[in-house]
Amino acid sequence: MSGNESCIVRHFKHYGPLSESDTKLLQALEKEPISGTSGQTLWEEGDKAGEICTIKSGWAYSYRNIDDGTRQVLDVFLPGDIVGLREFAFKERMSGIKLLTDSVICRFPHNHLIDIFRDSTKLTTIFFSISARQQTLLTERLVNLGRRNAFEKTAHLVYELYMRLKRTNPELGNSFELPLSQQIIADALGLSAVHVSRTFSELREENMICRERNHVTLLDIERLESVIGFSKAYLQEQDYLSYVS
Amino acid sequence: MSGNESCIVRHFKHYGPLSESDTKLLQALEKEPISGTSGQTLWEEGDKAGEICTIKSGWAYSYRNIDDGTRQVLDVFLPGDIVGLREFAFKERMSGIKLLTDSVICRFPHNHLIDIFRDSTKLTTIFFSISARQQTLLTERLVNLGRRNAFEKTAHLVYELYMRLKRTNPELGNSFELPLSQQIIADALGLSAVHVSRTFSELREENMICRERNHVTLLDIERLESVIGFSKAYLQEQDYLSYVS
DNA sequence: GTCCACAGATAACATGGGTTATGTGATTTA
DNA sequence: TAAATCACATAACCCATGTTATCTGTGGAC
Repeated sequence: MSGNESCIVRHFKHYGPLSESDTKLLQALEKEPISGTSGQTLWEEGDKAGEICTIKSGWAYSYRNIDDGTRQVLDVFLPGDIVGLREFAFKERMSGIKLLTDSVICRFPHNHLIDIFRDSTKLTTIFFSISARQQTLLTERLVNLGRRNAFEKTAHLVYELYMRLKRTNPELGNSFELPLSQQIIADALGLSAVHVSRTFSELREENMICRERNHVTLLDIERLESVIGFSKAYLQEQDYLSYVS
Repeated sequence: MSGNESCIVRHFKHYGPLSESDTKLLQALEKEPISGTSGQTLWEEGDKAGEICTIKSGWAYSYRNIDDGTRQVLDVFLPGDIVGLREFAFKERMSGIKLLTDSVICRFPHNHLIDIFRDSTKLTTIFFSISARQQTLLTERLVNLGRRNAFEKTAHLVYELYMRLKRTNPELGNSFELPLSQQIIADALGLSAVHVSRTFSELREENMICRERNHVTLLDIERLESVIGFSKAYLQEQDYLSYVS
């Protein structure tokens, strides 16, 4: 397990070194991995909520269906991400989850999370940081939906995913697989699929982003950053673990 | 202190009964209250982040300034709310905070939060629930910005605030003080102030919401709920405290 | 290899909401 | 009391994005 380190452990180590016992506690998060196929529904809005999941491999997204037949995509989840944290306080799922690729998922009941709160201040602090970080991503998306036009929205979405991939894969170049259809991108950005198509054409004409099939290349990262008003602030993460241990 | 129960303790008791010692730990959150006046800036984007705040009394809002001179309002905070939780994982503030009314605020350093993680599984669970609940509110706003028109957006904002007030003030009628200018509402909904004005005119014509000065009256709550596709799901909160204690 | 389903591109047209401008009443300042 | 400021209402005009429709290319099923 040490050579082929678990995805969740790698994710947590991003926040600082872990002790033997913390690593063991954490590895319990990845017991009984189950695999799913692209398009599969993990759960739907209104289902009973009693567990969180870690994504060992693959991509997924969460969404809310709207009465008028449209839907809003709320998050896109990448390998190593934790899914379902925000329903910790609720009895029902507030949003559905579907897989974007074939994936491996590990389920973990809320009660075990509380056991971790009791047993490890360090892991608790990290879980709390992860929840805070998810909030920060959501507020960033709020800005995206509220105050940017289609061009900026689309650039931002691609760039956000790029940065998140790079966080766990520092060696990532300027090009990656993006298993999102234009319809899903539209549902994430509050746009129509037609306009997303127009916008990607424009991004290519401007030599900023080239998307073909499920593969994107960032052609001019500096200009991307200036278009979306990127600030490096939300990379400045805190390190409390020295205080904790 | 027991007759005039602290706001934060009342907020936490919403999640279940607290022991003597937990109540004491919690009351430390409201030491050294400082008062501020309407319009005052508590902190700005980029300031050093090292504490959370509880709002003992008054209203506030958080916002991000956008390069083009506009801004996005991210949250509106009510008495009893906790502010700044999402920067727990970061060194800098991701958004500014301003007071909407004269208020009383209590500051609480992040280190103390970690002390609570170590000392009380119950309070930790509640803090985690609050963070999760804040995430849920954010996703609800994401839906609002992404997939609703101006009429629905405005109805939703007013209704959300109404429900949140009612959560801590169950006796609240169908009318309350709303210290938000149309400009701030516009910045929260991704609209222009002019269109917010148009929309409130429409809401009044439809006999759904009447807003005059800083006072709103909900004229037809049922129709409001149907317009925004309200589901009671996000009131179905979980109760883990029996498991914890 | 043929057929089918689906993702995507593009075009023509419609519209919700932005922008700019002007007016009004309420509140504050002098 | 006069002047200045502010929050809001309303109207005219415009544009970004939605809607509907058609066409193309690709990959899967058989």
